Amino acid sequence: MTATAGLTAKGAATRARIVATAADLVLARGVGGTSLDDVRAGTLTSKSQLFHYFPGGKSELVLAIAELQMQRVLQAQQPYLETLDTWAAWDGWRDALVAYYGSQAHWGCPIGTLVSELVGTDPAAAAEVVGHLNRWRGHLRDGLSRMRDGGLLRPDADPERLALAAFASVQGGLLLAQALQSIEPLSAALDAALAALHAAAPVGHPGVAPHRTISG
Amino acid sequence: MTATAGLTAKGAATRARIVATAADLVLARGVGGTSLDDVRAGTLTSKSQLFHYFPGGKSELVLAIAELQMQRVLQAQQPYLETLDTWAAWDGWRDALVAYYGSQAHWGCPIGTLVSELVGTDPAAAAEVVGHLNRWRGHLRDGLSRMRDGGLLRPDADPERLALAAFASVQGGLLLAQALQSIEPLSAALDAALAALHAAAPVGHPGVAPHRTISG
DNA sequence: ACAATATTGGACCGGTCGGTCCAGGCGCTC
DNA sequence: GAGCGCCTGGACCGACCGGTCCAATATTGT
Repeated sequence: MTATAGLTAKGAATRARIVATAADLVLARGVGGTSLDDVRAGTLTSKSQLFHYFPGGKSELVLAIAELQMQRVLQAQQPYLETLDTWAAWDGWRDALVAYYGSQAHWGCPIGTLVSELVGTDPAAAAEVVGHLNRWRGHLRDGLSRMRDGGLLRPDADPERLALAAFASVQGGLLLAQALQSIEPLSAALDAALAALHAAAPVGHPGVAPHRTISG
Repeated sequence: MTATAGLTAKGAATRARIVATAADLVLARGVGGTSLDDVRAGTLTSKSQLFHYFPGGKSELVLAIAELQMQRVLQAQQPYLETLDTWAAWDGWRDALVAYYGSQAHWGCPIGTLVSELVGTDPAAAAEVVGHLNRWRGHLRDGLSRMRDGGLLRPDADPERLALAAFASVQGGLLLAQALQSIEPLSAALDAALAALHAAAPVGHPGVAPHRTISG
């Protein structure tokens, strides 16, 4: 579904190079802090190429960046994300996220920081990025739904609300990771999110004890 | 400690008016999306006044905005924030936060969104805003420390880490609130954060059951 | 080989941005 | 009431930014 129609292999490669480089720049300096000239310089291209591959201008480029980052982050959560219906899967998911973001030079969610910047300046683009966020969040909710149906969560547990909370921990953890320049906030936030999930397990059936939460 | 030296009452009022209006604009459109001309138009002032009251230019204005928003949000958490050493106080704190942000037209943490935008474009300003964040977070940690000393948390609980997680829930909840245009994410995130805190209580002494977490 | 199409380079433009400058108005003090 | 320092208005500037345009070059299909 990516806009790669009518592109030769060379063209597609150039387009990919532009998106990848621009993604790094935006991650480091934000959308507003990254000019098209910066992208041009960083990719050894010319202004016309930017508008050739992204006729919609900066907005379209930002959208492509969001799509790329979304692919990356979803990839990093495989195979746990699709099967978040056991406690073990959630543990694996947690570790995969910490490992992925811990391996990067910059922190801050490439998607989350985007929305807070686009809302109010580019609502159309923001809406599309929010769609990505919802897709991600949907995986969490679906897993929790299956856990509830399978008796791993109490019948009155609300998968939608629990997923919202867990996802908020991810986003907040990454925001603080960016602020404090450390992976620790994400790690702590995820541990707490899992502890909150365990608290929604049936009494006397609490799964594995989330001991990681309380002792650093 | 605010830079109000050598200001007439009239001057101080003008300065305050500028900061208040600029704060709203920045909250709605972000730092990059708010120009000094926007501020000028919104305050019925002139360019020279902006630089008269904020010789450091936009950076200094942003810092003043951050300070104002910090005062506001701390004020909204009174009196719970200073005495977060009982479960009741945490419940009150949760409700105060939801009430405060629910009453606003725009969501998104006025401080949190600032750092993600300033990191990478204005590191000096970002550092100062992070200082505000740490001050806020410190209150949570101090409360948890006292709870542990008082036996309300297990001796091996880590107040620093727990505070980090709870604060991440606040920030993440607000980020999602901004994205989804609803207060629900903040509410869900805070409930989960409290559930995680309860999970660090001594066994057989779990305080009040965090029933709000699982059923919406 | 040759035409159609994809790709590239870079000059150029209008608008906007943060920031400077100076001249005049206002209110306080002695 | 006269001087002095805070306050205000707005023209102005250089830099930068997103975006357009056109000409030139490579690549592909036949």
